[in-house]
Amino acid sequence: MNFQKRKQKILDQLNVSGEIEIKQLATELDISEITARRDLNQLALDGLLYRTRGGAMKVNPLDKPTDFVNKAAQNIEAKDSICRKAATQINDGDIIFMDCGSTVFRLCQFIKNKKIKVITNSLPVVYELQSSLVSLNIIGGEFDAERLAVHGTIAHEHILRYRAAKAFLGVDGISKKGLFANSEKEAAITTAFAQQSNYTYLLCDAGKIDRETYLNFADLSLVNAIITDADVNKLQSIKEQGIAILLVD
Amino acid sequence: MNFQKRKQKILDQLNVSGEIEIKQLATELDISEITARRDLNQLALDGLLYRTRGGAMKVNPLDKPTDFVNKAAQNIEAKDSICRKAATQINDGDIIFMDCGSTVFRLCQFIKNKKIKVITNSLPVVYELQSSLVSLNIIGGEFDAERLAVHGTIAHEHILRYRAAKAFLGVDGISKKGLFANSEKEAAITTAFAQQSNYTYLLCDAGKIDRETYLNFADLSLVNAIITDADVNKLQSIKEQGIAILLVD
DNA sequence: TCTTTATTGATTATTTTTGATCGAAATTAA
DNA sequence: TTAATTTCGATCAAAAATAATCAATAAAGA
Repeated sequence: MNFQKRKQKILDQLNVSGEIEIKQLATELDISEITARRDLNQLALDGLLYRTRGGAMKVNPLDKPTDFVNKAAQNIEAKDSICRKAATQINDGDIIFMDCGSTVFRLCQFIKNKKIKVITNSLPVVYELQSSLVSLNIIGGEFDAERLAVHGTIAHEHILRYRAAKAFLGVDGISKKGLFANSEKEAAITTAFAQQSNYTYLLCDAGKIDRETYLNFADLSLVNAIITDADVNKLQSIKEQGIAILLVD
Repeated sequence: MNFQKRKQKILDQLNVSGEIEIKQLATELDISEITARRDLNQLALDGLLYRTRGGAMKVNPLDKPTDFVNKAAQNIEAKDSICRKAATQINDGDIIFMDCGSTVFRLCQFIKNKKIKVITNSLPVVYELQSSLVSLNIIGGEFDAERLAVHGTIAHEHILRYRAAKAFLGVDGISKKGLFANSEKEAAITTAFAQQSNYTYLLCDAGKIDRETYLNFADLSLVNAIITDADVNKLQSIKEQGIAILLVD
């Protein structure tokens, strides 16, 4: 049992139980206490654990589960059919914006083989398209670890320097009163993308319709079309305001 | 049983069990221990495994095997010790630049638990630090799928809007004539990072010293310090130009 | 065929790792 | 507060792994 293997075991246990003791470590790995101590010290030097008297503790107590992926996992079928429809609106040569919504993310799989340019602030979108035919452009700025996307002033300014034919965006809610978001940062990005594109598509599954959350950040006129799987009756009030409705097949 | 066949067997076993021991290898393949050792050393040079005392381990058992990491895997031990040294130069509260070099990438593991801000144009760095204590800032612009990093005019402008205490950068070569790169895009980014930081560290393993590749893009004075595992004698001409030399422990 | 080159193994010296001991420092108990 | 206990780090010696050197063998080319 060499140092590298022990190091792994130590970090494994720390990840599970959060702490470790010298004596227990020495018995478990069948090494002397001084060696156990040396191991912990070395790992502490690299900042991989926090050395305590008689043992060690985990440094980073909580690892964020990428709740984005979880969120993205909800209602996949509906989202996929929305995105399939959205993909028909995209032609080779297009330059498009994609924001960091979970529905928009599902669009990636349908455009991988298109010769287009995608401008996005979403890290998952970048990963998904990184080795595809799509040419990528990343919005820079502060990275929001919770949303896995770039936000902030610099990001906003950065978007204003680009111009795209189409934007594919998500929101947290939509009603005849307009568009709703859960955060101001996200709302600012969505607005910027919409303003800088010639035609803006809103991708929203049935659950988003008539849902009015925290922030009413824009009028319906910000977008040109809505792609949705919702019942056409529920969309009447939106349609009346001159927004095109694209229903999934 | 020639080297090629042994190499295959070694890598096979590593893929299955994740580790291998010299003694076991020698018995199993009916070769002497020194030959087994030589095999492992050679494979480690190519970055195909991580040499440990008494055996070897799979390259990055914890990390995802992206193409990039494989490239980064060359000379891991040297790069890791360089980065361990580099990490000692970083304190909580620091704002630092990190570019898209493969050595710089290895720095991530040593700074995951530091409370710092990292500004980078490298996607692997973002990926690695995305769920750490580090606060991230992404340089925006055109995404270069080959280097998995952001480059171009916008990226360059974006960097100029930031200011950091320290920059940790890589190059393709360094000699008394200055710094060398394999592409103009990369050179521009490196230069920008260096100019916008108060103190610039160059991380370069021994192979980079006195290597003069395609583009001589900057004078040595662009950087303040070099962190390297190279022999001190080879660094004399660099030291004479007033660059600080930090040798690995 | 002979020569050259590369590979392998044996031997030895060096380096690294490990464990034991002991005094110092920190923690706990009185 | 002091005393007892535990943990710690420094030092040193033993053990293991390694690198360096050289000779033997195998392979390749002239």
